[in-house]
Order: sequence, then structure tokens, then C-alpha cells
Amino acid sequence: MSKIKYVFVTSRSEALPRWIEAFPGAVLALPGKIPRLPANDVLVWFEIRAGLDAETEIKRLREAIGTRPLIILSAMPNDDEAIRTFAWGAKGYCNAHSSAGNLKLVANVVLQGGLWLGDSLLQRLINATARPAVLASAPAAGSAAAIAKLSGRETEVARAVAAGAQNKEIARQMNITERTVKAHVSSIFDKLNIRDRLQLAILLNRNPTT
Amino acid sequence: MSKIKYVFVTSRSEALPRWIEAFPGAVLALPGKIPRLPANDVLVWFEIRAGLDAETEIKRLREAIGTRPLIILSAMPNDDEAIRTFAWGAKGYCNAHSSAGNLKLVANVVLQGGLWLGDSLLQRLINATARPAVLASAPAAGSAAAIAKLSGRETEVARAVAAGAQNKEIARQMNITERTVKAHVSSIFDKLNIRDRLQLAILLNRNPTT
DNA sequence: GGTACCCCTGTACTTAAGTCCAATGGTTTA
DNA sequence: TAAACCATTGGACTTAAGTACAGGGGTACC
Repeated sequence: MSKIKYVFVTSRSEALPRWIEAFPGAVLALPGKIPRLPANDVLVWFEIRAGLDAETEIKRLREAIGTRPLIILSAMPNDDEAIRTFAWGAKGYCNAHSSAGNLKLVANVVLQGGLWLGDSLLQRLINATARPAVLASAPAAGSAAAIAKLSGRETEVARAVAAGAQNKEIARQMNITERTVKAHVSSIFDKLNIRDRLQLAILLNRNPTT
Repeated sequence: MSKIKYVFVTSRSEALPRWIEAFPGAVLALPGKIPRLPANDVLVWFEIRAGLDAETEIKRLREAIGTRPLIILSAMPNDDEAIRTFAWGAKGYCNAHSSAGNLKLVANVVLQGGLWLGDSLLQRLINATARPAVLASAPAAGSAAAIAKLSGRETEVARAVAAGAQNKEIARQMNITERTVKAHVSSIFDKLNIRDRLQLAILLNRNPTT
């Protein structure tokens, strides 16, 4: 992993000392004035502040940063706010006044592909999800029938493709060769009688009507 | 952080080579036969295997390990199983055949207080939780808001792409050159800050809330 | 033991996709 | 009227995707 660039998006005039302590080279940006970002290895922090439409700002920010990881800072964290931010695509949510050490920890976790959220929050998510109705409606109707024809690994690959992943990414994630991913992908096309990954994404992502 | 002890709970007679590679000093234990554990710095892995009542086992295991972090391994990971395991208190869920490097990564994330779960899973959790309250007031930032930024022709192209069409087909259909289609497509990617047509399809096809 | 999968990989090839640089003519707007 | 989009295209290029052909090792079933 090469050098990571840290960008703090906040309406403050200057960064909190702890942020700088944690990430000396960090860049400060105002909401709505996001600088151009390099292709990768960027971690974006957004601080929710009073008197600021977090939803609008975060969504705008998301468009500016694409799929780069985003962590939300809040001076007064609470579960509801956290859930909303995760719904907007955040990978982490933590106290804006966390120590430098904790910030680095959170950054590490997120950069390694993990999520950062409190235990109470997780429990709320689980409780809301682990109900029959939700579970039942999860996989789209069309997809369920389609996926049934696939083998275990093929299913994994198909899901990843439907989520927008490229072969190389899937290979890394599943710890196999890109060649093997291609083999699975071809087999999937064959079984589902479709021509390319775009069709697969459409098939698996389409809504169950109802 | 002092030395961490890793315990793998599985019905296998021996650990997978990758587990040992990742954690040379790891201990193997059978479900129901958990050894006494030191006070802290223990990370417990539990492998879900066919023909085993995961729920009962995990709950029993939970009693034996207290609040020590638990990560679930599954040879055939899927979202439903993952949700259930998190409901039972797991901190992570990953493929039992992950590489040594990945296992260490997951361990790191969890030991540092993070959670490990796939993106697709998070999305399901979020959707289940946030839908009634949040989405009600903010109808699908996805398609509508995104498309608004596109010009007329770009919108046409975007819709065709999201429907699974190839550039050549779109060209014929719109009676322009494939080259022009490409230009529109590139412009779309640029405006929506996405990388390829697959992402576009996902963006436009994801539930526009009725 | 044979047949049929599944999972994994390699080489080599064709084609679709996407980008870069560059240009033309039309419309809208400050 | 200049600036700023929009729609259109060309040439050249790089890379991702997908296919064809071919193999190895594993499990499951008859």
C-alpha cells in the first residue's frame, strides 16, 4: 500500500490539532470545495456540523470522491445519525474529538476494508434486519431462480459482478487468479444464457416487482 | 498490544494450512470442547460447517468466551448466514478459505475494534434499517438526482446502457456513430463520477423508490 | 472404475470498452 | 460578442472482457 492521502472536509477554518497529529500531511477542504483527488489511496473524512445539511453535503461529496472510502466525524455521535451516514455510503462513523491514536485506528480499519461502527449501532441494524420479512425479500425474485443454477463459487462471483466489481478485484478478493474468475464468469453467462456482465448485473439487481 | 492468542473452533481434525500460516501458534478446538482461555487478547474463530447447528454452537461458544471477539468462518459465505452470525454477536464474517494475508487483515480489523463484513451485507442492513425513516423523505438519490445532471442525448445513452445495450447497438438505434456514443458515455462517467457502464447500470437500476 | 461435476490455472486470441488529443458547427447565456 | 455548453466525429491508443483450447486435482454418484 503506497502513501495514503487524508482529506478532512469540514466547515472549520482549521483542522483540530488531533487530526493533524494523527495525519500530519492531511489536507483540509470546505464542503462543496473538494479538490481534485488522485486515483487511489485516499481516505476522506467528513465532519458533520450543526447548521449544515449533512445529507445534501454528503451526497454531493460522494459524487466528488466516487468510491473512495469515507468516514464521518461527529462532535455529538448518535445511532440515528450514524445509520443515516452509513446509508449514504460511509465506511466509518466516529467522534470528531477522538484521540489521534483512535483516528489512526479507525483509518486503518477502514483502509483494510473493515467498517467502524459502535456495538449498539450494529445491534440495531441486526435487529432491524433479522426479521423474516426483510430476509425473505432480500434476493430479488428474478435473481433467486437464476442464481439457483450456479455453483457456490459462481454465485460468489456473480454477486461481486452484480455489485460492480472487475475481474481483477474479484480475483484479489477471492484469492484466485483473474483467469479463474474469467472461467467462472464465462460459466455463469453460459448457465444463465446471457452475454456479458452488464446483463448479469441487470438480472441480479432488478427488483422483485412487488 | 501484547501477544494475541488465536483459537480456531472447528469440527475439522486439523486446521487449514492457511490458518496456521497466518497464525503459527493458533490453537484448534472442537465445538463444545473449548479450552480455558486467558483473560484477554484472545481472538476466537468459529467455522460453520455443514451438518452442524450453528446457532446452538455459537451461543454455547459465546458463553464460553464471554466478550472476547469472535469471527465466523464459512466455506460458503452468504449474506443471510452472515446476518444471523452478527445477530449472535460475531465481529466478523469471512471465507474459511481466505488467504493467510486476508485472515490477518480481518484479525487486525476486529482486534482494533472494527467489524468485518462485506459491502453487500452492509447495504442490506442499511436498507432494512433506514428505509422507512430516511428514504421516505429522500427518494433515491441514485437515479433521479444523477440523471438530472446529464444532457438530453447523454440521458438517452445512459438509459440504453442501463438496459444492457452495447455501444454499437446504441449507435444504430440513435443513428449516430459508435464513436459518438463513446463520447457521450465518457461524458456520463465524468459527470456521475463512475468508472464504467456496469456502475452506471447499477446506479440507474437500483430501486428508484417506486 | 467411469462419468459428471466443480475448482483452479495457463497461453493465446478477438473484440468491446474507454481515454486522449483534436476538431466542427449549433445553441444558450451573461 | 465572447464564453460555455451541446452534439458530432476522427484517429490512435490502452486495457478489460470474453472465448477457444487444454490441462490438473477433487468430490460425488452409479
